[in-house]
Amino acid sequence: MTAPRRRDAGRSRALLLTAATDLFAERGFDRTTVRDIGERAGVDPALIARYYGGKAQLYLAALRAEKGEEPPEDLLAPGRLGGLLDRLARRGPGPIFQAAARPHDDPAVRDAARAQLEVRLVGPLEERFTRAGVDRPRLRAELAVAAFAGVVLGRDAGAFEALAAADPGELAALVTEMLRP
Amino acid sequence: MTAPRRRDAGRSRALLLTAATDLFAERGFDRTTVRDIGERAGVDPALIARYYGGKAQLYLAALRAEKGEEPPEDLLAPGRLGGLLDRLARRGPGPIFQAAARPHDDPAVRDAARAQLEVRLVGPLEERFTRAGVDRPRLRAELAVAAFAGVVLGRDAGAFEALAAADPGELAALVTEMLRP
DNA sequence: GACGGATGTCATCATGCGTGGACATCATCT
DNA sequence: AGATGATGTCCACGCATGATGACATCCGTC
Repeated sequence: MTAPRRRDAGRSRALLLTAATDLFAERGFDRTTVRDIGERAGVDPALIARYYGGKAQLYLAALRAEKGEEPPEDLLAPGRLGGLLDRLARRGPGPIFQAAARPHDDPAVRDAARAQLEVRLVGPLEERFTRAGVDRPRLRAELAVAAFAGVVLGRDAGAFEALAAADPGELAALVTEMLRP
Repeated sequence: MTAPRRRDAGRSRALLLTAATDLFAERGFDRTTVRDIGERAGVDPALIARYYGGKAQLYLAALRAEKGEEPPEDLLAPGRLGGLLDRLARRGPGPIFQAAARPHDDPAVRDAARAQLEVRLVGPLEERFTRAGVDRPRLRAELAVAAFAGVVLGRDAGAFEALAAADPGELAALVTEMLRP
């Protein structure tokens, strides 16, 4: 059997990636420092530059890694909204929703976040609306996703007391009702 | 007639305040620097500390100054949504909506923003819902405001192409339909 | 016109950030 | 065992930001 190597670049890379994923989801890109990431990962922050090329590229890697985590079912599929709300309440709003509300400085980062938003949320919803024969499916899909992002972010921001305290099931029902065209 | 005084503390204060109001509305608190404010105002940034006590307190002053600008009519009052969307498209999302999506570090700043959100948006809407006999008026009001904030911010963030390009009238109609319980 | 407070200007400090490089330590191969 | 590349540690730089205080300049008053 292979004894656990005390030095393992792959392991360090992975630790940095998961720590970064968590912190970016909780606090967003700007409010997360490479020193924070290193501390949570138990890895020297300088290795971020070495292994990923910098903070921005680590962010991109985290974004892509989250990709396959859940099949891109659309927001109005049964149960999807509740599950998403539940997960986001535990893990924080995540990079994608934050990107929906505030543009990034770095163009590469901004474009990547936009692409994720498209693939995971807007696209599927537009497809549903199109299938249902709804008028202006694209606009309605973007509108719904933006509104949902507002709910998710607002819930986390602490500015809405009742929203944060609401029962997840009831909230999911209300949001579904609101988003349905 | 009074010759324009070359040195006028009141004028400098006012210039700083309006410049800060604009910049905070456009970029938010974090991405606005005191040097930016000073440059736009044509006033030395050091005077921010002198006249307001610091950047955070200038932000508070800007928040309070915006207060009486519009009577707190609720979001679903006829014409209100369209007017608001129009104004926000020109001036940027403003500090209040940004605070709805992202909490501030400074507790004083955060509380002030929350108070504004309550007085100007959530409170009036809750009152309307209560009058209409809607179930869970508080929760529904917070939900609607959060969703609307998402739309406003998303429109400005550049992540939603169709949303940003949508005709204001049509958008207002769609949002009204979405927000109505 | 001289005084003193008000107002403006400038240099500088303290802090936190991302990044890079020098150096140390480990693991593997011969 | 020794050589060599991989991996980890640490320090320090450069930069941006908010804040502060010393100094200069203006203006109303006597």
